[in-house]
Amino acid sequence: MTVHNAEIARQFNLLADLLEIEDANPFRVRAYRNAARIVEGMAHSVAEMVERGEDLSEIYGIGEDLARKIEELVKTGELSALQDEEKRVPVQLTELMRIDQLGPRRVKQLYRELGIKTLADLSRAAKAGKVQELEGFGEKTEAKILAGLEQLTSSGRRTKLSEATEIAESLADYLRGLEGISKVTVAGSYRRRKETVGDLDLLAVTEDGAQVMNRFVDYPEVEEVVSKGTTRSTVRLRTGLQVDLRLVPGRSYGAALCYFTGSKAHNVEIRTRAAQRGLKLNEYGLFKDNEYVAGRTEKSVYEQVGLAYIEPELRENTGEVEAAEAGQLPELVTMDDIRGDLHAHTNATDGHATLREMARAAADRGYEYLAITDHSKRVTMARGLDEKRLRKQLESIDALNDELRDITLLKGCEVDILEDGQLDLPDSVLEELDLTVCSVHYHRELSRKKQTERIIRAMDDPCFTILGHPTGRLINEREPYEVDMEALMEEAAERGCHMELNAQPSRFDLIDAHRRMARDMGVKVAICTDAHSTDNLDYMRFGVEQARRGWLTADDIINTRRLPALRKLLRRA
DNA sequence: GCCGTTTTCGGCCCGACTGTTTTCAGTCG
Repeated sequence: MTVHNAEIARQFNLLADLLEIEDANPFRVRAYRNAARIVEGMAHSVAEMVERGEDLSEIYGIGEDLARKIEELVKTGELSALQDEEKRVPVQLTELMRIDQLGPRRVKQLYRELGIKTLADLSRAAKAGKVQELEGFGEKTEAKILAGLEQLTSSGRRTKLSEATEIAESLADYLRGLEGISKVTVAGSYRRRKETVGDLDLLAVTEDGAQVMNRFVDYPEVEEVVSKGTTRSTVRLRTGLQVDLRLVPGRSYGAALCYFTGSKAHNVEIRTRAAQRGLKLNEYGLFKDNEYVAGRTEKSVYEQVGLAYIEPELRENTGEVEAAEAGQLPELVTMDDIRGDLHAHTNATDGHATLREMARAAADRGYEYLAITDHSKRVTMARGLDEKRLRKQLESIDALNDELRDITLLKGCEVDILEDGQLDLPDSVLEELDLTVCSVHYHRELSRKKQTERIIRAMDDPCFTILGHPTGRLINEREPYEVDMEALMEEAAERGCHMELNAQPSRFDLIDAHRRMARDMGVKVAICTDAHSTDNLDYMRFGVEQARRGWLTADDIINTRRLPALRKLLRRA
């Protein structure tokens, strides 16, 4: 049995919750949460590191004690510190903390004084008016708790980046249209381009806070005003998404942008650096003895603490601060670097547009090439192509390439990787293609070992070019299948195979933790939209953003190459 | 519980808003 990084993180976070309710040293709590975040973000399996006898305490943020606890968890599947804590504090109480307005202190008080353990207990007590009688609580708090209970059961899940983008852009446009406001930016995890966002943090410059806040809460999509002040307000939109608007004067804009972009761990790191230099950093600026030093731009803030500017996508405290100090930040890939798309479908299978429409749409986006990669026959739901139909499509592509001057269509296929690792079409036809995107669609349930062997076997086929959506996860819907990604990377590097970073907003796969791994292991990445319509080609933007989160440069991405150079990379040695 | 140009003890980021408070605790980001 393998204990996954996510499981280690879950248990540490749970322990942190329980310790908080117990009123433990807040810095100790932070250490657990910090460790959970570190482990979750690691590309390598911590369990395997333990098996190899590596010293986990060498990881920054994990000391002797936590290293021992991880070891215990990996070897026994259990964490005795957590079990001890569960004897002292009912574990259900951590559920209560998910409710807005309820933190560790109030949860503890509810438990001690009213015996409330579960959401159901809480609902009953609040409806009976028992909660407002407690010291420190009141009528309004009780009402908010009831509203929070309602909210928790109705939504609860994080919003996908693509959905958040539509909502955020309309709202930002609305605010930009208001009088007396300038520079509206959506900060937070949205600006870091995390795959999902919990809420939206908007930041704007204004001299007339009261007026702007009045208009903000008037935004037609606002369902509820959670709080309202002259510098900060919070609303909940009809979609359930919570939005914070923070107003600052112009000279504080950069400092506030740093602060509200986060991540929290990154901020702590930057503020600590500031403190070491005798400076104080808050959302209003960088100060020396209460004297304003910098803050109008983010760049000025980073400069004053001795760092190069750090792109928002990197601000996760996973080494970017050290890299900025050493002048070794990567030059991240941009949309301008992208010269084509290598994974797209047509109406020959489950796409909506014709070959010609897809070609036209790609040319309109300034691309040099577009690979047509319809499904292979095993994917019957999509009416996958057999050998005969694929050959027919290849003829159409030849004809279209003869006709079109401004774009080249590449011949491809999204080939299903069968259960035994064979490719779904014979090499005799695959050899005629420029590339294949080989993907797992069925038998996701195989063991980690078998799944890994299956995919490596597929890579043995000389016609295998790119591994499509390498983990098969769907955000908020489906977990990744079990696979040893490190082994896959190693084999891919050896064979000259590439990894897809699928830009579909539900996929973003390679997932976050594996992108830097690809780079570190010398595997090139193809950012592909997996477009099923002409509009879908615009997902490229999201794919590039996700690549940036993985520290990837133009050189790490194959579809930044001109066509001749790309062709060389597509050919297996 | 972690960490070290404050170096094995004693720090650990900082401020806004709300509600129940007579001066502040709790929560959130």
